[in-house]
Amino acid sequence: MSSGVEALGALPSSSSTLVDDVVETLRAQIVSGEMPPGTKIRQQECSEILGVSRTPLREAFQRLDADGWVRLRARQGADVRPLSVDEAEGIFIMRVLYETIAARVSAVRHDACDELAARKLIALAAVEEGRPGSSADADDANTRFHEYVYGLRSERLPPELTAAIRRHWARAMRYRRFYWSAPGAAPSSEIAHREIFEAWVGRDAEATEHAVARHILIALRDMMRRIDAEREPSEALRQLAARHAVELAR
Amino acid sequence: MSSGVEALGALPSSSSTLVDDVVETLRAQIVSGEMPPGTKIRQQECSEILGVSRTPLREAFQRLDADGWVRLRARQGADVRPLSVDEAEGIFIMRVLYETIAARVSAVRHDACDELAARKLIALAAVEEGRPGSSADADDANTRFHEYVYGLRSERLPPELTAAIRRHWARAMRYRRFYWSAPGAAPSSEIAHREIFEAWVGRDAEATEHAVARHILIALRDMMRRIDAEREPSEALRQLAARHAVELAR
DNA sequence: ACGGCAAATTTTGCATGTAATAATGCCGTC
DNA sequence: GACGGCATTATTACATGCAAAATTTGCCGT
Repeated sequence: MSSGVEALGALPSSSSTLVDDVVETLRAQIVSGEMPPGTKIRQQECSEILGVSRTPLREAFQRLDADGWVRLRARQGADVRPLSVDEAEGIFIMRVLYETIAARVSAVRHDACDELAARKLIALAAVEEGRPGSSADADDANTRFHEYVYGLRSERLPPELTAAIRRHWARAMRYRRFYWSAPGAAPSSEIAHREIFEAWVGRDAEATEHAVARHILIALRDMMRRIDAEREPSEALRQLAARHAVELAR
Repeated sequence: MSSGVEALGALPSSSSTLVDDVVETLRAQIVSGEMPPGTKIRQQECSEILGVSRTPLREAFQRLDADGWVRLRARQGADVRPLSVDEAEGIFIMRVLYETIAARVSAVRHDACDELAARKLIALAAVEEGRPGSSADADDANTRFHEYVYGLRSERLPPELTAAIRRHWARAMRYRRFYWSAPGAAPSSEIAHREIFEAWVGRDAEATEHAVARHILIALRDMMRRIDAEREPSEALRQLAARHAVELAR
């Protein structure tokens, strides 16, 4: 930039490179809904707001596109990736693949410390869920509960799997926020969480997997019902349900 | 570039943007082994060879890094991502997650056309496998066989899953090439392929899944034995084996 | 001969400039 | 009043320039 403005606190601490900062900033704004789906991102405008030149911004776009946050079309620039039922299905299917195996590993290997943390968080999540308004705290407790059940901090999983879980969890969050924002409240996950937790505490690998898959698939089903009640689940979804003994129809 | 040289055929048809071309070119060179693991990629040199400026090249780096082809370290540039046993484990674990569900869907839904194609390719792969030298043809037949068994062209799977399968297949290819290049030949996959094919033709979802998982896990086990016989499989690997009734020890 | 330090060189990271392409608005015609 | 073609504007894609950082080289002392 020529002079002045100095990023107005838009960027976090200059950790290592500007590209990383920009990626993190934009990702956070997209997840939070601050930049709604479909928003066109203009290089000049965006670079001025962030206080960086267009070069690192464009590099950030490539990464954000690869991770599914923005959509980059040749000669038409970038926009915040729009939501769609198809994408929702894809994301939730991937989540089942990732999170079932993570939960399975963790079910067999978790220690007393994890158990204590998860137990606290399941209660916290239940309390926060009941409260009106501030869904941010509820989401946070929810996320941290799953972190422990999946053992994401344990270093026991391949880094690529951990990264994929985090990425898709955040991507799914966007759908959560959007589809349950109004007018009816989101359906409660408390029972599903208890189901997962019981199996996990009992170190029952199969039951934990199934409970996790059930949780995710039911959440997707509810979302899809709300958006488009007619829509048929894809074959991949059906097979995933079959694999984990989940009844989609209900 | 100032003038002349004109990319010397290094870049493919200028499809849409230079970034895409560069990504594709470098990816191909990395997969093929033309750029060996660990190769340092200098911006100036590389941009001159490819006949582009450093700007689109650097954008390509971001994408290649996100997809696991190069490693980008702040202020230390890019290198071809080195091979490691840990990464191999991670990649093959992801492959099991992806390819089992794809094969399951395809097992239930494939048509006579797919069956014919797969039947031809399994024979071709077997023939090529026997031949010495030219492993490129063998790899090709192999790849196309799996394409049909997984129904990658059928549009029945979520695009993200299809992309992930292709990406990890190619990433695994790098390990194949490297670890079976010399001196002993790679172990035959013909029996494993037949096993998969039989279950798939019979539309047996469970058996197909298990056969695919077995195929991938055994390939990984053989590779790991060759590299480091002492190494213990990770818990994720063990759980995956348990899920699909695969005996890792043997 | 070897190790540590500093100058020189290379290389990266970021900013800016420029041509080409897509989007926008205007006007005339039907 | 709606529609299509043309000029204008806005925006992207790429090249180049430059300063900071990292790497290499050369030198000196031990």
